[in-house]
Amino acid sequence: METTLQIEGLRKYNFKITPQRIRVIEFINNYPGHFTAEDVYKTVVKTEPSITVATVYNILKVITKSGILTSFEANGTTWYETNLEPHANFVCLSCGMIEDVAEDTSKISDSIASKGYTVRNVDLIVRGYCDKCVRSGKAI
Amino acid sequence: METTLQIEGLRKYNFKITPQRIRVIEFINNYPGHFTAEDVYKTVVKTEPSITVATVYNILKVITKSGILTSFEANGTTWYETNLEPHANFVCLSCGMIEDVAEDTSKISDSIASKGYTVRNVDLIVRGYCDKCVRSGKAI
DNA sequence: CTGTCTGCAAAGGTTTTGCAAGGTA
DNA sequence: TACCTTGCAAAACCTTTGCAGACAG
Repeated sequence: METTLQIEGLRKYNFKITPQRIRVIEFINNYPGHFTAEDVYKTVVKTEPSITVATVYNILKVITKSGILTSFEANGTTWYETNLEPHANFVCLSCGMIEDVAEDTSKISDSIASKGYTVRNVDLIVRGYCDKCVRSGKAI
Repeated sequence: METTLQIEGLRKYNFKITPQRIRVIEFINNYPGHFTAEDVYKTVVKTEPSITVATVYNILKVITKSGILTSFEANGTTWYETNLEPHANFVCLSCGMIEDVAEDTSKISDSIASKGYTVRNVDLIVRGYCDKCVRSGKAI
């Protein structure tokens, strides 16, 4: 992943490049799936011991605005991901697992924009039961 | 709205019919849009003064399972609604307003189910800026 | 009767706040 | 230098928990 490009993304909004922001962007570039603010904090604090959760929350907000990340809410918390392509997020109602599922949402986005809405992003959250929970009888 | 039918819905799961549950169902039947647990509590406590928020949370979970309501998360809280038809929920990034937008999600549901997922429900959450915020320059 | 539900009070988890000090551009 | 960002600590929210007593079926 191109850290430099992402840092440029911050500059567009006049967001300053701080060591903390760089550490968070590095975390993001190395993280494959869905993560929370706490996940970021736990990792970044190892190399940047003075960082606080408040700063992590701040940074995640800023870089989401810069278009580096996208976010959605599920299971009582905000999840971030780097997959900016239109897709669905499947959330297991039993174990809480979240995974990407291919599904083109661009038509939905266009359709809603054509009704006069200013659309910034489309979250398609599909809730149900994952294979593992279905097979172990945890799907109710 | 047919309160009696909804009460029957509870029985299917062997959920008991309590005065508190009836009051909450009555609230739901009179409420047109999207509401939170706190909205329910504030209203129901007027006619059922001993009810607590814990009970309201419990009841909302139970009746959502009974299929009377559907829910999704946005703006840091859980929103409930009685509109069980597939549709999108538009959330304004500036003022937080939430409104239904017609959009058929049943094909998405089928598409994801055909990939082997056990789908229970599809939340289509579209985030952007509402007319009012666009016109007043609050869309960033 | 029996298992479920409620009220209560406390705790848990997530996110935000205000302010002074520090750092970036 | 001027403004933005951070660290800190506390508070604000939202939701869940455990338990004893009450109640529906």
